[in-house]
Amino acid sequence: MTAQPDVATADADRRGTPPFRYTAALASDIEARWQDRWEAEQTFSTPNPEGPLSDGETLDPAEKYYLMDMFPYPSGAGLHVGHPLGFIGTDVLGRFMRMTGRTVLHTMGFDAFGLPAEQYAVQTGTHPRATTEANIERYRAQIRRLGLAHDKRRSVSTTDIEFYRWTQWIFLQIHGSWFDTEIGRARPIAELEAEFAAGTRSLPDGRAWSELTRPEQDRTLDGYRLAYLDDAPVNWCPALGTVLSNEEVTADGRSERGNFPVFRRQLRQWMMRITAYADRLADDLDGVDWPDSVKSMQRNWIGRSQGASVRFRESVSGQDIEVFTTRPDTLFGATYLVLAPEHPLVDAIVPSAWPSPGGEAALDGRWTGGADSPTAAIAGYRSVVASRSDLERQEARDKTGVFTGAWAVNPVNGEELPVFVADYVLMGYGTGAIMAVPGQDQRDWDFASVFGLPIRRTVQPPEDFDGEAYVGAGAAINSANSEISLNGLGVDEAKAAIIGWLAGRGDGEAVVQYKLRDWLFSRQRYWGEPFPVAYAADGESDGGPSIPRALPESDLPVLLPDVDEYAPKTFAPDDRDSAPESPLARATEWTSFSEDLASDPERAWARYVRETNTMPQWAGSCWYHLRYLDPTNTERFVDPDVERFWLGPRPEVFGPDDPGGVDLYVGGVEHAVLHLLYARFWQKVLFDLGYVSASEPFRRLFNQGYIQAWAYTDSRGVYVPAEEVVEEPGGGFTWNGEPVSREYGKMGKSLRNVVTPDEMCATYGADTFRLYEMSTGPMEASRPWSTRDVVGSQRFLQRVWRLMVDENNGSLRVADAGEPSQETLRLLHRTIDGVRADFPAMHYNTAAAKLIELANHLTKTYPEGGLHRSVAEPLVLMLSPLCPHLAEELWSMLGHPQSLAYAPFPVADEALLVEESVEYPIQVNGKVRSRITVPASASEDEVRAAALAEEKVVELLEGAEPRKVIVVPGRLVNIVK
RNA sequence: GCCCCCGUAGUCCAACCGGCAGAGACAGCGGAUUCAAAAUCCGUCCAGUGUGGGUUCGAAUCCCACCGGGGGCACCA
Repeated sequence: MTAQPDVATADADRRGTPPFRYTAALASDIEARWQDRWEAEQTFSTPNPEGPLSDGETLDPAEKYYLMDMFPYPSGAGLHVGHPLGFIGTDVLGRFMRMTGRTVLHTMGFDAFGLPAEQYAVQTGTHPRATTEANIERYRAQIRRLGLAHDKRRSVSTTDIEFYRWTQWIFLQIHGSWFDTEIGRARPIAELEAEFAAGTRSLPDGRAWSELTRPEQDRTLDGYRLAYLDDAPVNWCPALGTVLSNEEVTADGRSERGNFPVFRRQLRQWMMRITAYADRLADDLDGVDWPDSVKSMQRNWIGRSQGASVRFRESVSGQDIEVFTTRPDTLFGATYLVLAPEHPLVDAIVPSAWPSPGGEAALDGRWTGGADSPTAAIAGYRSVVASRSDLERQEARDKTGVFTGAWAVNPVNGEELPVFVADYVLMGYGTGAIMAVPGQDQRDWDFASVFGLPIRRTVQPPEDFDGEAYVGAGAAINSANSEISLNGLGVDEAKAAIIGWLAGRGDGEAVVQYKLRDWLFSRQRYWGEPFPVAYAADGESDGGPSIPRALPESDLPVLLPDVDEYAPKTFAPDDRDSAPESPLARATEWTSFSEDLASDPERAWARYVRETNTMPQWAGSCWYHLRYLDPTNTERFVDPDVERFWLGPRPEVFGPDDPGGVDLYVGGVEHAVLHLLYARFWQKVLFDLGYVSASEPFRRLFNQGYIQAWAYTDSRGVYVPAEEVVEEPGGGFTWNGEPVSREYGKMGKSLRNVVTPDEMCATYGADTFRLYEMSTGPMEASRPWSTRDVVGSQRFLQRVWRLMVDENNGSLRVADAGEPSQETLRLLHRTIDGVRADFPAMHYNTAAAKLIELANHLTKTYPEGGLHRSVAEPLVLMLSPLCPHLAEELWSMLGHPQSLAYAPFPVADEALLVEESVEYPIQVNGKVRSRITVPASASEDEVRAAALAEEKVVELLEGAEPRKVIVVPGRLVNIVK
């Protein structure tokens, strides 16, 4: 095969370049042909060990490699040059792995449910499916143009009916399970029901199972399920018309998408009991090969803290106030209690009148807020708190609060402590109540200062300590009663001692708290997976809240109905009292149906109404790594043997605690908490239920960097097209002669700095674009895009092409006879040795540099052509992961009819890596003063002798004996005078 | 405020376990080619590693402090 002259000649006529130069036109021609051929020959179809995707060959599990990118959301804007960075990186690795004998599974699907298509539907009436599928087609074309070696048979979209059918099925499994805290894993809910029925497990209220009515039984079981309905405080976003998960709300209380206000509201919503897995999600991070930053973000989000629960008895009402503290060792320093304003116990303990002045000192005006009664004070304070947004509450760190009029007894010393409400205590964490120890907690110190409360140190600060609250380590002081003394103990010892004492009296116990909340799993949207759930149309027989009934598997998939109006009802962004209304609720034909639900024999062929919420966008991405493995399976979401082959633990390679999972998962760090935490949770449920063998979805995670870009604004602050901006010789930038200012950030339409891979492929070809992206830095580094630098990669590929192909007639310039020089051979093998290490480490920038170095050497060595085949072929093979089309073309021209995709990657000849002689720099007192060249075989003593005999060294030593001579073999000699 | 990551030529980046600061690319400069230009090719200049200490025979690399940039968390008891 030779290059196609027609394209090249046309190019030559126009540009005056040789007809067979490696130009964008020639590259595009080569690339299109190889992309067609790979597709026609199914070059990158990866066999399964069995099933429909098997090719009948036996696969060696030791050689499998499952490589995955975080799949994209197919937006209407298409890809810009930043998006494919990770995709190309994984492709290079996959291609290298294939050439070293690995069976590589690599494909790409689409995370295709989501808001933009729905919002577009709201504006235009276009069905979200139409928009989504058009966008996916666009993405597929863009990705194909890059020459990525994907198994296209395995590509799935979360919106495919055959995909979301199994998303619904997994939901049913989660709904049909409960978490057995005794063994720390999920079990089928039927086993719990059987234990209740048999009496082997007692009900929380002590009644017998048979005494319960059917609705009572169902509600009891629902209280255990991993997917459950709850009237819980949720994040309600009126502007979006939907509720959001905690993870989707920013720290300043707004929606991550759209930045709208979010309000806390009590609403009945689907929840996932991810908190049951808090410990395993935290502990199992030790067993995965992930970046420390992501692990720490997840640990932080789970927020496990060890502490104690302590009960303080309220003096008048006799109510126990339970507080959570991580510092039970400071209990003797507690001088007041604080309840969150929303704490349910507040109303129970508030007396009708302020405590009589006879018994107490006259109440401080700061305590009462000037109110006549505690009830009025609390009502007043609550309304102030409620009127403040989360953001205001967060910004104003001044401590506010009010005395409840109640007093509670400290169990360690019988002291009566005043009980306050204050908004610095959050209802959502711990018990919503704290014991305040101003001496050891700065927040309590601040509050105590405002309200004139006593401060007592119970940990001895260092002598030079001049701060307020002391939170460091130290010996306990002022901490003793008639039964126990903590004085002199360190913090940890004191904690253990006091917890033991409290537990013995029944006043407290050790407790673990988590910041992690259950996952809010329903959204009031159209474009999402419908829940496979329905409710009795005529309500429950006991008149209680509706009981959700899982639909049988035979009802799956529950298809999204067509609707006239895609939008949920939205409201003014600050309309906190509005209530969600899902678009599916209006599809009355769809919502109402009759069925014989086996789960409820009393209601055969009753009328039901469907759940009208849909699942959040995260659902599909929780398990797509499983569907890639077995995308055509109609019986199961994944075949167990196929799953075990690709994802199963491999203790022989990764150690006895290997959880299994995808061998390498590459994506941006923005998914550190949301997607990765949810996917781990689903994986663990499926693992517990025995459907998968891997207890973690992603054994190794790698965060690629981002490609960012310069953007320019004119004097009015308006963005100007970045590609038209010119850099002035004296510094500064102008657009149409006007000075503009430069800023650095994301690539985006609004910043007018988007560069697309399509443009780059048209101007330079896909191989040049790939090489450029890979050579500008290591995979993990973020870096700026610079179109003008791309030409460097193209020049290199032109040199490689010119080394092997005559630019004037397209003929091969490679010599079959003769031998390359020793120098060339040594460089070749050094290059092989280097890139063999660089590719698997994803150091593509240094691999490219080594290949460029080799090509530059060869260009000088063979100015008239005649490059030896024994050098040309390894060079082509080494280049192929980065620039597969060009490499395939050259490989073919070199006489190989087969694709090089599975050709063996060159192996370095060790003998050629050893130099015959070594040049040693000689340092005197750490400064290089001279050099010697000795045979590589020289011993350390011989090197030392040669160094000391060197002319300049003798001169510098002036006859003195050196104090020390350090010889670093192969490196240098350092002489200390 | 706390935690994590990163600071090397004009720019993007190399430098393995502490051992000659430079592999590669862009830009710049000089040259070849050209009527000229573009394209291409050849050659070449450029920093002592953010700052200050310390350890060491020797520090970009290890330790401490500070400065700058990026990210995460944040009234979580």
